[in-house]
Amino acid sequence: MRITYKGDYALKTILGLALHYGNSPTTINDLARRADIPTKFLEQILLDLKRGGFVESRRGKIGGYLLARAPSQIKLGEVIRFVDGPVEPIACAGKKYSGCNDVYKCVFRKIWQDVSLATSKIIDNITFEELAKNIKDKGPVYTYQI
Amino acid sequence: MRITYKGDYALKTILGLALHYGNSPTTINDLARRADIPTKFLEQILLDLKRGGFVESRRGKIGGYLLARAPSQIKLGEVIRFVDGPVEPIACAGKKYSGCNDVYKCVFRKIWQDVSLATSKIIDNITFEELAKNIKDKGPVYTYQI
DNA sequence: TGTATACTCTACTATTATGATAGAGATTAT
DNA sequence: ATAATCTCTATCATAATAGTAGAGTATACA
Repeated sequence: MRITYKGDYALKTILGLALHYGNSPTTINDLARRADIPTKFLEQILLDLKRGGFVESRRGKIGGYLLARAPSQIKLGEVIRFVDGPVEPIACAGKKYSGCNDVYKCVFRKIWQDVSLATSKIIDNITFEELAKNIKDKGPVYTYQI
Repeated sequence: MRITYKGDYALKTILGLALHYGNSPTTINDLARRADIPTKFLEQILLDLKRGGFVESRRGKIGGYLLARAPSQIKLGEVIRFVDGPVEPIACAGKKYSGCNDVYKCVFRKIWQDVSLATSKIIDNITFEELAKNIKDKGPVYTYQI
C-alpha cells in the first residue's frame, strides 16, 4: 500500500466532514483551507468521493459537501482502497491473480498476502467516527490539525 | 510498501543465488533466464545489489554472481528496503518526519506507523535460507518457480 | 598472446502515474 | 438577476518505472 497525496487529501477531507457531521454542508473552499489542500485538486477528489458514495453535495448558495453515511459507517480501508487502489504491495498477492506459471510454488506470494492481511486488519478496523473522536479528545475542534 | 518489478526481480535473483549458495558463480544470463527477467535490466539490478553488499561478482570466463553473505544472514526486509525504499505507506510515518505543523495531533500518522510496524514484523522475520528451504521442500530444484 | 566469455558503466527512451491548474458551465438561495 | 457554489473536461509539468543500447574492462584458457 502506498498513500498518495490524493489519498491523503481524501482521508483528511472525509475526516473534516465527519467532524461536521449532522450540521450544514461544508464548502470545498472551507475544506481546502482547513486541511491545506489545493482547491482545484480537492474539487476533483470530492467528485470522485461522490461517485464512490462517500459524500453528497448541495449546489448553489449555502451548498457544499456532506457525508453520505454516518462516520461510524465509513471505514478507513474503504476510502483508501477507493482512492489509492488495492492494499496489496504487488498484484500477484491479489485473490484473483493467475499470471504466474505456478503461483503455488512462489514463496513470495504468501508473504505479500500476509502483509496485505495485516494491513487490512488495521485499516478495516477503524471508522471515521473513532478518528473524529480522537481529534475531539485532543482539544477544541477549531484547533485541530488533520 | 509497494514492490516494483525491480524489487520483485531483485528478490527472485537473491533467492536464485541462495539456492546455489556454496557452489560456483551463476551468470547474469542464467539468473535472467531462470527467473524470466530481461537480461540488461538484471545487469543493473545486480550492480545495485553489489553496491548494497548483497552479492559479489567474478569477472571473465567462469565469472558470475555469488551471495556476499550466507542466505541465513540476508533478511527479506533488507533487500526490499534497499531496492524499493522504505516500507512506510506515506513519508509522514517515518521516525524522523517533522513536516507537519503538529504531527502529534494527526490521527492518521499513528495508523500508518502501525501498518509499517506490522509489515516490518513480517519481512524482517524471514531470511533467504528459509525461503530457499521452502522451495527445496516443494520439489526438485530444477523445476522451481521463483 | 589472442580470444571468447562475462561483468561494468553511462546514456538514452517510452510509458504511466502523480499532482496539480484552467476555464467554461450548471444549479440554487435570496 | 446575481452571487455563491458545485460540475465537468482539458491540459500540463515532473518524476518514477521499466526497460534498451552499446562501448568498455577483466579473466580463464588454449
